[in-house]
Amino acid sequence: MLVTLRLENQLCHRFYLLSNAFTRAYRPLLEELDITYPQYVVMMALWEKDDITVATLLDKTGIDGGAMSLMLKKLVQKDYVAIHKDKKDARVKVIKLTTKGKNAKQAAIDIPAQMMCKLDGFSEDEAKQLRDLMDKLHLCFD
Amino acid sequence: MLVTLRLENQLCHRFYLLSNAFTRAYRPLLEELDITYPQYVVMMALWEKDDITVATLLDKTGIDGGAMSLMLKKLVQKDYVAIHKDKKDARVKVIKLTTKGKNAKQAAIDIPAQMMCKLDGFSEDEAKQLRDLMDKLHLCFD
DNA sequence: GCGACATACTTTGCATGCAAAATATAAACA
DNA sequence: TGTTTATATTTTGCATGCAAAGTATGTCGC
Repeated sequence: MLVTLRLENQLCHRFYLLSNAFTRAYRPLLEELDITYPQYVVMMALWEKDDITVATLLDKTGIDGGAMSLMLKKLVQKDYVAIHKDKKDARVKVIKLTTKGKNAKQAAIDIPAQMMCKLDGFSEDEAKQLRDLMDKLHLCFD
Repeated sequence: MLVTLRLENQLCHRFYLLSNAFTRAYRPLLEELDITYPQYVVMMALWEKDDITVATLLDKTGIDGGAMSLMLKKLVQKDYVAIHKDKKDARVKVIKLTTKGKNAKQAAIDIPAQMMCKLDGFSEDEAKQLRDLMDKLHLCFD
């Protein structure tokens, strides 16, 4: 199996390009909510289930711990979330959506469909193949 | 076609996770060269063909222009590249590999194979499917 | 109950990525 | 030629991502 140094042959560069492309593509869709793509990931995780610890949020989102600390502060400033201390364990912080944070889900509900529109020409079947392959690849990184 | 807000259903989040995972996985392989993953992308592009303009390099790598300016300065500091002014057009800068930069290719030649080793369990066939699907998806972002 | 070790988060320093503004220089055009 | 417009690259301000160090608090074992 030939493995060359050519950029064109590498999976990593494609991930690099597409990950950045998604972040840029989301920006206009998230402008109304005044949040960045990583912040949107945090909000999605919380819309699925809030009242969770920082550690759980890190686990679900795969976001860097240091970045999460800052992002949560900003989401508090924007009044999307509130940070509470766990009564049983003083080390633990629990993140909850505020009323504004919960309501924001309605404003965001159409975002996935809008993104799909941008991906015109990419079928649902292909998307599923891609998801499956990426999930398998992801298992290699542990 | 149902499109939900769940993190688990989104392609974008998988790209986010895998792109970051690759960057982390490359770090130890690039330690010897003392470069970051984006810098490695620049070097790969130059190993394929150097003596090219900044604009061409931006086009081949898909790296942000602002970041490229800083990265090239750092690669100059590391004595991997040299920046020359184009004689015909004073706006243009041409990037060339230094002797050290050219020689570094030999030290890097095994990196792709080492990365493939980390991806144990992911077949060449699956990698090709993934590349093809990603290339198709990339066409949606223009 | 105290000290060593483990956890949960936060902070820090460096390197991008993004968008927009700023520079410098060319090319086009009246 | 002087002016407008386009192009090439850099700079700037903000938001991560990464690794490592730091802080505070729990838990364990003797």
